[in-house]
Amino acid sequence: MATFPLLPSFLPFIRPQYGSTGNANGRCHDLRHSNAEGHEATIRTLNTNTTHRIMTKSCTEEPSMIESQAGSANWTDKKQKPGHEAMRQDPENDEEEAVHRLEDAHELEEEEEEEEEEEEEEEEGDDASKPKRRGPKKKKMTKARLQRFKMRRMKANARERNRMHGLNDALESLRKVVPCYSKTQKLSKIETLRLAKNYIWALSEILRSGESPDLVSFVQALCKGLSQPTTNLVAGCLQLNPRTFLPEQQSHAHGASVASYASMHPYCYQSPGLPSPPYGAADGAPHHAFHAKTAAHAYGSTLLLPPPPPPPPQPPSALQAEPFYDAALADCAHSPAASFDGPLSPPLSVNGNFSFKHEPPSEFEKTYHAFGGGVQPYHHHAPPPPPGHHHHHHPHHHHHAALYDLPPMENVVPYEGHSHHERVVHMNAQLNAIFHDS
DNA sequence: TAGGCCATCTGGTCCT
DNA sequence: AGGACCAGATGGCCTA
Repeated sequence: MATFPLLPSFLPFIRPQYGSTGNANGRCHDLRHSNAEGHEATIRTLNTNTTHRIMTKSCTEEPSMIESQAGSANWTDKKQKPGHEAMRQDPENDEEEAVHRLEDAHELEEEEEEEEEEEEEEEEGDDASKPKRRGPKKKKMTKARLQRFKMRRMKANARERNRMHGLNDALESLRKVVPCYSKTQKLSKIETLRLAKNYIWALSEILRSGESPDLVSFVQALCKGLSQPTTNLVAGCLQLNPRTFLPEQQSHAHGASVASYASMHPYCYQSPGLPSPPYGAADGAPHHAFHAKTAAHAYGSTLLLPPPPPPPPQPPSALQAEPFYDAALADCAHSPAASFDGPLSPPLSVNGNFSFKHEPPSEFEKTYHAFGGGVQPYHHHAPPPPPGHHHHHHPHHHHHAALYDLPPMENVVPYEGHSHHERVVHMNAQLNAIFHDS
């Protein structure tokens, strides 16, 4: 059985190279978020929603309020901005608008202060003929009060929007550090969280045991609790037929190491009897098969980083496939040219702060261990690349090459002779060295 | 057309 | 008082 040198060296490799449109659930985020049509649609959505709600809700707002509140969805033209950023309201404009409206409201307030008092007096007079109402006096919604209320609501809405945008940004960051990241085929929020949880668990398990699991076990761990489409997606990322790592469909692949399995199954195939999965698998996404061939077959059992593939010709209607380099490397690159917000975690964030507190094994853990028969000692070296293989060091991705094409670690001390703590510290040091290789 | 996913609005609650 | 957080509601988009 081929062994695997160091699990983290293949983890980034499992990032996708597919080019199908839509996300794991069949949606196409980028079509929806990046093009002008989607932008317009979003604007329409927002305005329609807001207007509709205001029109239908039993609130005492005046028609002018309705207009103005619907208008508060003051989307500025963000067609220049790529991606879902285009959907967002410009914070500056938003604030500006809010301030402007606040000023207006303040003026209105001052103008109508007297009017308000008069109205209240009138109210008192009316009450004389009717039974007195108990409890807190319900303030009449004057124009000024209405305006203040509206302003508060608008500001709260803006804050809430920003808050959710921040949340989405964080989620996007998370997408980038879990397997299967693609700008064009995003995991849904819930699936991202699930996959991240599984990923963290799997990695911490690797750290804890100091062993590299076989690919099947690893994928199973990653896909625990994920939807079928996402499972297919992850399988596509890993050039696996989903059938081979579904617990109830265990097959010959059980126990194979990551490397050996990849060499055994250079092509992503689809069993004839298996319904074609909606997304991600070979039948539906030829990119996967292509990728599987180039990655696993051409590079054999070493799972070395293939050279950046030329951009495949795409029909105009199709979304551009997200090249592996663009998706995974450019965003995670240490290259200063890489554009991402803030320092992005390395593909594997190993900072020694993992909690190794062991709870009773969950179903998830049981499954993980159940299929972990083929784990390989952590310190094993990668087998040499196949004859004729030339490792390409792309100039722009020099730093990352080290992530995938690990040099033999001459100074690696076998883990058997170390305590768990020592192993963890040692592993962290190695990983840090790998990730910060320059 | 149903269901999944999403963005947004909204009112309530808690905290500073 | 104002902001953060939350959950419910709503309606659009997309795919099967």
